[in-house]
Amino acid sequence: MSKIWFLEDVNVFGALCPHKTKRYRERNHFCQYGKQDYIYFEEDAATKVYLIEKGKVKLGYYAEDGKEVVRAILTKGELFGEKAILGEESRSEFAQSLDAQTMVCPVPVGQMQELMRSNRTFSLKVYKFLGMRFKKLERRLDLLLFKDATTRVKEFLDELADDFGYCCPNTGDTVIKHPYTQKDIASLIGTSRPTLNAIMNDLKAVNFLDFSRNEIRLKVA
Amino acid sequence: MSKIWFLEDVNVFGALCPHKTKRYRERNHFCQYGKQDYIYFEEDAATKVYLIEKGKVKLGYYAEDGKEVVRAILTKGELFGEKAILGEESRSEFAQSLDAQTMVCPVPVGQMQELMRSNRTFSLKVYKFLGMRFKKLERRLDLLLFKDATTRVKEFLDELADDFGYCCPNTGDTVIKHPYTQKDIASLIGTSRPTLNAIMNDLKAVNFLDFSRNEIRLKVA
DNA sequence: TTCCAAATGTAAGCTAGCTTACATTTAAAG
DNA sequence: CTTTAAATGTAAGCTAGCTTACATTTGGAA
Repeated sequence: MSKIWFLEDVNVFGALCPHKTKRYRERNHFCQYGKQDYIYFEEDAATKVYLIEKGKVKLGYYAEDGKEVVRAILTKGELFGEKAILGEESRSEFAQSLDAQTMVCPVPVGQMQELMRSNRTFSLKVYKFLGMRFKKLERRLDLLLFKDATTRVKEFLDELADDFGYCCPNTGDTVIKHPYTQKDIASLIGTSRPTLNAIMNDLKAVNFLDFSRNEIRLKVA
Repeated sequence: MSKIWFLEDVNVFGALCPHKTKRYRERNHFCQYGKQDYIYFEEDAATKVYLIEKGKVKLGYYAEDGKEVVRAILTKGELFGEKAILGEESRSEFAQSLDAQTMVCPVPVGQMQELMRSNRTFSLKVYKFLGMRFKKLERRLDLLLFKDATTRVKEFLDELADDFGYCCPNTGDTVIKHPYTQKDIASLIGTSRPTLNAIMNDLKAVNFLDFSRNEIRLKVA
C-alpha cells in the first residue's frame, strides 16, 4: 500500500525538485553528505523540506538519558522534514546521513507553499502525503497500545516489505534488503534490543522468515 | 501551550464558520445531536470538517475484540475530522456526541481548501493547526515508548489542565472540570482501567491531587 | 424516591518483556 | 590481513502492569 504512495510521491516531488530547472541550478545545488553527517539537528530552524536523491537518511532524536531514538530511516525518493510545511519552527528531530554519499535536494518551505497555492493538483498530493504520514503515526500508536512485541515485529516487517521488498523469482520468498540494525528496529517498534533479537530468532525457528545482517526473507506459507 | 493554539483556532474557525454568512444559513444549518448520537462512523466518507459550537464529542474506534478505544474527547471551539483535509477518504474513527445538546458546524472539505487557496493567512493557520495535532500524536507515542504509567498520567493531567483547567482563587490549586471517565483516560494513556485508578489514588494519597467524578484538582506544591 | 447501570475502588496472581551481563560474530578501517 | 568497534546472540532474574473478579459508590432515569 505504501508502495503506491511512494510512487505517487516520486511523481510529485520529482516534478517539484527545482534542480530540474536550469535557473535554479545556477543558484542552488544538491547537498552532499558523508557518513554520519547531520543534515539538521534538533532545534535547528525548520525552513526546508528535503527530497532524498541518493543514499540513506536516519531521523531520530535523543531521549533525556542520551539514548538515541530512531523515528525512521529513509532512502532514495523519500521525503523528510515535512513538518516544516505544517508550521513547525524548530526541528523536533535530527536528520543524519548514513551513507558515504548521500544526496538530498532541499526545497524551501516558502517555495513549497507557493507551489501549493499555484497548483491545485500538487497541493492535493502534498495533503495526501501528509495524511499518509499522519496515519502511519496513528498505526504505530495503536500497535504499541494493543499488540504484543511479536505482532509489532510482523507488522513492521510488512511495512518494510512494502518499502524495500521484492519477490524472489526462484523461491517466491519476499526478500527485503533494508538499512536497519536490530537496535533501530527495536527502537522503532518499542521493544528492547534483546527482546527483538529473541523474537527474530523465534520467527526464524518456526520458518516464518530467515535473516542476516542486512537482508530479511519472509518465507512463503 | 495548547491553550494558546486553542484561542487561535477559535479566531480562524470562528471567522471561517459559514453560518455567519446569511446566504449559507439558508441552505445549511448547524447540526444538532443528542446523547450517544453518532456524527459519523468509521468507514463513512470523509467529506467534512467539524467545528464544535456546543457540547462534547468523543472520537474513537473499535478494536478487533469490540472494545472501544478513545482517541480524544473535544468540546466547544475545538475542531475534528481534520484528516479529511489531508485527503482521507473514509473515516478511521467514529465521532459521537456525549451531551444531550451537542451542536457542530460542518464545513465541506472543498470549501475549506478553497478558502485555504484564496487566503494565505488562513491556510498558514490551518497548517499550524495540523502541525499541532501531529506533534500531539508524536508526544503520545514517545510517552508510551519511554515513560511509566504514573508519568503518563501526570503528563495527561498537564494537558488536561491546559484545556480545562483554571486556578482556584482561594487555594491556588488548578481545578479541572473535564468530560473523561477513568476508563477513557486509561484508554488514552495506554493503561488498564484498574491501574489508572490505583495511580490516581496513589497521587491523591501523596497529596499531588484530589479528585471526584468530574473534577480533578492539582494541588499547589 | 427508588432503582439500575455505569463508574469507581481494590486485591490476587501471573507473565511479557525489561535490565543486565556477557559471549560471539561481522564488517569496516588501517 | 589484523584489529576493533559495532552488531548480534543468549540467558537469568525481576517487576510493572495486565487480567480477572468482585465490592462499593454514584448519578440519572422512571
